[in-house]
Amino acid sequence: MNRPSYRRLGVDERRRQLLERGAELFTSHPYDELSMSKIAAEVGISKALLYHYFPSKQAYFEETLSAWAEQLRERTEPDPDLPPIEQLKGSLDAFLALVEENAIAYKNLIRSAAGVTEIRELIDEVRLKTAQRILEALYAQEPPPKARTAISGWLWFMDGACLNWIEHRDIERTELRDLLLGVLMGALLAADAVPDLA
Amino acid sequence: MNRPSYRRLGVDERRRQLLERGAELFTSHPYDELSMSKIAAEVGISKALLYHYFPSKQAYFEETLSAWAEQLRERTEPDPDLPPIEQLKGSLDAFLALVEENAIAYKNLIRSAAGVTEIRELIDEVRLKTAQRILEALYAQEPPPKARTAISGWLWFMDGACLNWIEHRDIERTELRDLLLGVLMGALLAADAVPDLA
DNA sequence: TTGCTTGTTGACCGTCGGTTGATAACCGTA
DNA sequence: TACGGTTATCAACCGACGGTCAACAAGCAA
Repeated sequence: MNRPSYRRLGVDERRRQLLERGAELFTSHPYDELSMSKIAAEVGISKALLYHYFPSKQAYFEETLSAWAEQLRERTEPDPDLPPIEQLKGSLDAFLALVEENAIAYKNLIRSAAGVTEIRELIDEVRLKTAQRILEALYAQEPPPKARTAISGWLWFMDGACLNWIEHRDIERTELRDLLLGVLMGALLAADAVPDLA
Repeated sequence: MNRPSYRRLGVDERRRQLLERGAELFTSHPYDELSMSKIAAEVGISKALLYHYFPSKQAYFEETLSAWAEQLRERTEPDPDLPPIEQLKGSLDAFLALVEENAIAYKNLIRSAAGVTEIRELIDEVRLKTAQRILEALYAQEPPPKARTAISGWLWFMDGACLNWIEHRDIERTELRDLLLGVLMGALLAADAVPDLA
């Protein structure tokens, strides 16, 4: 008689669909311009169902981007057999490639997603871990305050430069990579904290 | 008979009060944690009156900070009689002093910046103008792309380093200033774009 | 056909930024 | 002292947000 008024999917299938569509939407629109209602409408379900599968908008966002984060972690993992400088160079290349591939997503991420406390903490954590990775590679012991400040600033430099790069697209990726490397060295030099690299 | 249920102030007086209290509130709390209702309650008026004096929350916020912005502009205005390097040094000193004096406000500003569109645009504009000012001082013509990217990144570096500085407070202001100067030079060097300064 | 499981929904809540028409405080005047 | 006009002020409202909940119905097993 009556056709069903909605299609009933298995939990796994629905979940997969929501993560997939969510990734598409969240990477192509700023976080705060996407309401849960809009997402639900876009997918063709009710908002309540979204909240049945994810406890909050933030959590949904996080899960949605977890695949992306995993890729970031993997691809920027340095080759331990190489000398420190080369490790850094490789990681930077990988990072910039990822940014270039996902320019819009990166832009939206930096520009808007960080405003949500939990997400910002996530990004801060990535930055902090990256800083630690670099500092550990460069120093045996506790790094001096100026070096720590310099590295912290440099990571911000990276985001700023990447945004500018994406915006204008008038320099090569390798140029940007060398710029970033050079600035890092310059920063450590200016911090009177150039470690032994040779 | 009946005591008046509210006090009626002159436009100028009320306006001054709202700007004053607004400045206090906006510099001591993150932007998105302050609702217009809360502000109104805090001041002891209705929300509608707030909107009678200011067209929007953003505009209110901006006007509230305009005195601060004016101070920033004035105090960082370089002395044109000095050589470029000294101009920059002076501006940096002034900027860092201002940040140190208003550490909490600065922190709130930068932190809310990521997520709140209005603030982000405000800061982006300041960044852009500052970058232009620096580039104009350094180059006669249109700056090369790499230099532009480097400057843009450096401004982000500054914010990141300032936040780290405020957070830890374990280096001197002059040290940070020299670090920033050194990094700027390093960045321009890495961008193959060191201008004539001597 | 019935009944059970559970995926799914419409209606609701409090709060947000923002709007509007009525109200009442204050001042000039008589 | 009373009154009338100006306008500073407010209560009530709006649509949209993130989030919640009891109830419905799709699909399978009997």
